[in-house]
Amino acid sequence: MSARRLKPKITAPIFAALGDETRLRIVARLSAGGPMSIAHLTRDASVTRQAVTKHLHVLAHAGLARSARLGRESVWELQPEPLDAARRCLDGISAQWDAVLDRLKTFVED
Amino acid sequence: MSARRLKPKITAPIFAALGDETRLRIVARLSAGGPMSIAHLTRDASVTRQAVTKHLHVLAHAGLARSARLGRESVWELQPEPLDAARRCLDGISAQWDAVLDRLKTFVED
DNA sequence: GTCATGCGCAACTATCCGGTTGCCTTTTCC
DNA sequence: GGAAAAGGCAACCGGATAGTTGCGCATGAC
Repeated sequence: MSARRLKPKITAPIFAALGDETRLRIVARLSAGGPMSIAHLTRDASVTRQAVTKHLHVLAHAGLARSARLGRESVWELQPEPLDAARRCLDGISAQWDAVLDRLKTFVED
Repeated sequence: MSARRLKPKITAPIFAALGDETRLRIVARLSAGGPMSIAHLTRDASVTRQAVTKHLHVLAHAGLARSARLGRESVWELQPEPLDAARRCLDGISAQWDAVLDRLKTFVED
């Protein structure tokens, strides 16, 4: 099992996008409430609307979110594929680590 | 199902630690090869030993890795709990998002 | 004893990043 | 038509961060 299957170059930007507290809160709100506008996201966000906008663009650049203009507001929704990629990456790491622990254990018992 | 269960304040630093390509490579190597020294990690790391050391300390600060001095070398190993926390966070987001999609679908069909 | 290896510490640099303020355009509502 | 709401664009700031180089200290090999 090669570490190449984890594709760090692809998944690292996804983790980086999730690695900010404000941004992770936005992702959580979008996942819980469904698609919503920037103003609605800003309502209880503790930061400015422009900050929220920047975070949304970061998420979009990582493929995690997507926007559509609807009248005068822009509605943002989550994109599930990158989330799945991140999950697969973590699963791979855990699996490899478990395998290593097993090997070490049997080696010691040997 | 509340978004509070995702605990962004706790999990965001973990994602941030995984959000650097060099660091994610280190995690992948540790998970695939088991505990190893800094020099061994540096061998094919494309950056300096000091850079690797800094990254390891970042991982340690996020609870993802742990070191033990063994003679003149310091051996680093992965810590699985934060990885599991990150996985649970992603699972929660995906589950919430799926639930929202279901609600929207039945709403449209209604 | 001596030399190479492994590592930590400190200083320095360049860049990125999160957040703000200010201003302007578009759309809705009355 | 005019006020207000939603949002884009740009400039700016302070702090974090990824990386380097240089040096000194222990430990293991011979």
